[in-house]
Amino acid sequence: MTDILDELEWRGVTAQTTDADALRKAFADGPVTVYAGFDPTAPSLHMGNLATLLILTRFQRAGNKPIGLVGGATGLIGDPSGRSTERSLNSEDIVADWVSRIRVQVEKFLSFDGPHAAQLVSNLDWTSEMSAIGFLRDIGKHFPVNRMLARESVSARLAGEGLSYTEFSYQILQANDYLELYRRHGCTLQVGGSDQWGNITAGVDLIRRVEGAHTHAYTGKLITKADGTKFGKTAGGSIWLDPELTSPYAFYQFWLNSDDRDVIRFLKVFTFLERERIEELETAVAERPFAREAQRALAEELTTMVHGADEVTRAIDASKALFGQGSIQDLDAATLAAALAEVPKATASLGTTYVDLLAESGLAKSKSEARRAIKEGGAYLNNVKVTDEEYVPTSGDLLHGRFLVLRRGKKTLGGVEIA
RNA sequence: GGCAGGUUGCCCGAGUGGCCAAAGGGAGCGGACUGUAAAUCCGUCGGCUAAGCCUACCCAGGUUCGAACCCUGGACCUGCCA
Repeated sequence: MTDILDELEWRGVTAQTTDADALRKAFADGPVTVYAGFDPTAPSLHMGNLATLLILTRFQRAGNKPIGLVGGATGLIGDPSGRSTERSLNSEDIVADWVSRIRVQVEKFLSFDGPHAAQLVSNLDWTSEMSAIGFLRDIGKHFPVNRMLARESVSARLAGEGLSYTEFSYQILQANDYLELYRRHGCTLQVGGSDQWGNITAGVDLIRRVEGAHTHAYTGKLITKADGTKFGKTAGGSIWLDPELTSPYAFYQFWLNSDDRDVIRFLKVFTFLERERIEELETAVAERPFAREAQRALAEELTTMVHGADEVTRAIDASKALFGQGSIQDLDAATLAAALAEVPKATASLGTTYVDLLAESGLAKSKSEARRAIKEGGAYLNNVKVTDEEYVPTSGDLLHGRFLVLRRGKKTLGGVEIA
């Protein structure tokens, strides 16, 4: 088995670690218990979380014991890292709901069998029962305020609009999590995104002070895009793991549309494809970029990993159907219905204007925008350009008696089912 | 605490009584070109029952035939002095 740290290095995943030699030795000496935490700041994990989660998975595959921590407690407090403004607090009910949803997502990426079985914990378990006095005496005493102030996440905020005592305390809670996991499970490595470095090392420091033990920190690089825009977002918003928030089709399309300059890096970071295969794809990008083999592999691998093989087949079939060369009229009813299920859809009655359909399906934000789309020649009905702003689809336009395929521009598709 | 300046559309930023739904840039969107890529060029970019109407230039009042622009009060931000 190749060394996991070398592997991560080759994949371009590693941002920073504590003493690399000590860490390497720890891995050589046997299974390391490693944890990564995910705060419920939304109902679902996003692509940044996925990158971290995959690092944890890679550590497990390399023979170590992973712990997935869901931040039932820290999610109630709010991490100031990487944010210029104070978070607004979410209600306990909402956070509890998000915790349960995120648990399920984390679970999918870890194996709970065998000698390196994963565990799933919530920091609410030990944080909620902590008393204020206990917290201040047992934990707080080990945190020099000058050190806390010096951390990037805090100093950046102090230079700006400041932060509440609540968020200021966040690093203590996360440090305490690490300490708890060290005590309960012998956890000696914490993994996180590069913005978590300060919080992780706060834990390393705490464990050293309290237990006199040496533990490790590992952070993964922030994923960037060659065009400089933020990774993990599209015009429609963030890409989520939850299929309710980002359909498998949209998820597949997101990766399929990766820039040539990014696709190899993404393959390394987000897939388990082996080195030879990725190098093969790298050659493919260089020699026949138009074939987009790397993009296809990336989209297929990830959609399989996140949504399963069935969903991949559906996403690919839908993509082929909707983007295919053949006439859309030739698609059989089942394929068409399946394809449209993957795409934003509206239900309407016959007699609704095309403009209203575009707006209702969400392909245009307003009727004005819908009219503009027609004027600009970027609006299609069943893959035929619509030029009449007043057009009202008739029964003759219906596919299989009930469907209409709307398209905005080259690749934004929507469906209408006539009720 | 004193003095000066600022707050404009998704973001940056011009405008200082009518010609302002508001210059310019960025993002976004559409088109050409392509490979459902990038770059480039062109167009577009508040809403609507659409040659008209409505909403909009921090908030609330006021002056005026007419206000983003003038006046009064308020909120927030910035620089200088202390």
